[in-house]
This record gives sequence, structure tokens and C-alpha cells, in this order.
Amino acid sequence: MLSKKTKYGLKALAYLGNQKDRKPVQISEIAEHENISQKFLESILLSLRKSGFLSSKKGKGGGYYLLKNPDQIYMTDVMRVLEGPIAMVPCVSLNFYESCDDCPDERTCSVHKLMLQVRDSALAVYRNNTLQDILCNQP
Amino acid sequence: MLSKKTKYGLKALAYLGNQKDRKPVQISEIAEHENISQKFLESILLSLRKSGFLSSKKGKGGGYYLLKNPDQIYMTDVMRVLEGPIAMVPCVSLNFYESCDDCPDERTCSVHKLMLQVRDSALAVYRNNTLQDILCNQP
DNA sequence: TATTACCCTACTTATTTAGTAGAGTTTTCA
DNA sequence: TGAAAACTCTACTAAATAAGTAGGGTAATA
Repeated sequence: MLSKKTKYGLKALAYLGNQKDRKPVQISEIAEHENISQKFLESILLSLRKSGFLSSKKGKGGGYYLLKNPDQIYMTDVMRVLEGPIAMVPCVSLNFYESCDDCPDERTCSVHKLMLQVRDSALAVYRNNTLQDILCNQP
Repeated sequence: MLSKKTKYGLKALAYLGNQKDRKPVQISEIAEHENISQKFLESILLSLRKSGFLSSKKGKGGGYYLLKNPDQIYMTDVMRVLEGPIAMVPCVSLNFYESCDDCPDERTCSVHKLMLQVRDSALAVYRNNTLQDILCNQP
């Protein structure tokens, strides 16, 4: 299951990506528009800022804005920050690799064999999509 | 993350698939060989039996055995039984569809757009793999 | 300089996962 | 026949994670 954190984070990024310019948007505006608990959204946006996707401006007229163009924001990176590893098991993870303590040999492990393919296929999708690609582009 | 239930279930199926014949294999043998808590494995095998993948024989010399040939057991079906929906959000699920109560329109939803692709790619992998395909085939 | 709005820590609640405990039932083989 | 093997089933529990709450702190701008 996709966590709410990821879901909300993606929606917030998309909301910012749909803005005409890069003027700061208040958390409250995003929260209201996307039906997200404001406090929860605060923490999500904070982690997106710390990861370099967003920047923020304090004080009156402040808010969050994208640091890069939507077509430069890859879903691979976004998903890793919001959801964590893309792989479903640590033993096939590129960025968060860990061996299984119960498995004697990865090379003959059925789970490994299957999950490697699943990881690759998911990765292909995330690499093929930028924020631009998932915007709604409505008037 | 893949749940332990799914992981153990797959390993158990693979263990049975690697048997030369279809003689019943005791739970204890599988549990020991695959490093799984026997009691937990019991419940997993039970659900695989109820779903029609396995059958069991009671009494001395009893155990579990595959009902079909490994090349007739599709990962799509196995994953749905063990792990549940393949989709990461209910609104893109084929078999467990549910609309999101916080989302006004699926057609313009970025999360929907992305997760639809992820589901399709995962589904392609699972449809392309039978139990036979993930066996280790070692001497 | 007051207000706006982000920043940060700590706590709480609900849900799911992963298992444990234990009694019960069926079957087979000696 | 009868004892043991081995599956069946229900209920309970502990740990981890997710999701959210509470509340005060801090910086920037008009």
C-alpha cells in the first residue's frame, strides 16, 4: 500500500507544479484544496524541502514553491524520499540493500528472483515519469 | 514492503514445486528448511489450501502438496491471495477497487495517473511468471 | 513591531503484522 | 484397535508502523 504520506506529498507537489508561476503557496491553501490535514502536510513538505525538491519563504506572503521545473523532478527520487525503498524486499534494493538473514543464497531464492523483476518494472515507470508527466494540465 | 506472510508463502510453494513428485511434505520439514516459524507457516499453508493452490493429507505420512503443475500456477493469483491487491492504491485496483474519498476526480489525479502505470507494470511481471519460472532448478 | 507562516519536538492513537498458545480432529500404520 | 502423526481452527498478544495531534518556537516581511 502507498502510504498517505506519499500520496499527500505527490498531491502537494502536483499542486505546486500546476501553479502558473513559482510564487510561494501557503500550506493552508494546499491542505484545503487537497483535503489534507494541515499539520500532517507541514511535516511532509518539510521533508520535501530538506530533500531539495522545495524551498520555502517565511513571513507574510510566504509559503512553499518548487525549486526545479516539473520536468526535472523525477518520480524515482520523489518516491525514494516519500515512500522509502522502491524494492519490496531489502535484498533486491539498490539504495537500501540488506541481505535476508533467513535466506541461505540469494541466487537460488524464488522470492529474490521474482522481486527483482518487480523492482525493475517499478523503477522503469518511476524513471520514465517526471512531475510534469503526472500533472493534470487543466485550464 | 512485502509481508513475511507472502515471502514465506512463496518460499513454501517453491519448496513444494522443487519436489520430484507430489508426495505430501510435512509442514515441519518446510518450516525447518526455509527458516519459518512452524505455527505461522501453518496458517499460511492453510490459506493457500483454501485458495486452491495446495491440498493436504492428514495423519501419518501426511502433509501438503501442490494441486497443479508449477507452470500452471500464476504469480498474479498467488500474490493476490497472499499479499492482497497488487495496486498500491484502491482507486487503481482491478479486483479490489474503491474510490478515494478525498479525491474529487480520478481522471485528473496525479497519484492515480502514476499508480496506474505502476500497477500495470507489476501486473505484467506477475502475469509473466509462474511458479515454474521462479524455481531454482538445482540438482 | 505585530502578524503571518514556517519550524520543530514530543506525544498519542489506530492499524497491521507477525507471531503464540492451546485445544481439537482426522487419518494412518503397526 | 489404538496411539501417534499431522493437519485444523480459534483466540489472544506483542511489536512495529502509520497517521495524526498538540503546542510552542522562530524568522521574515509589510
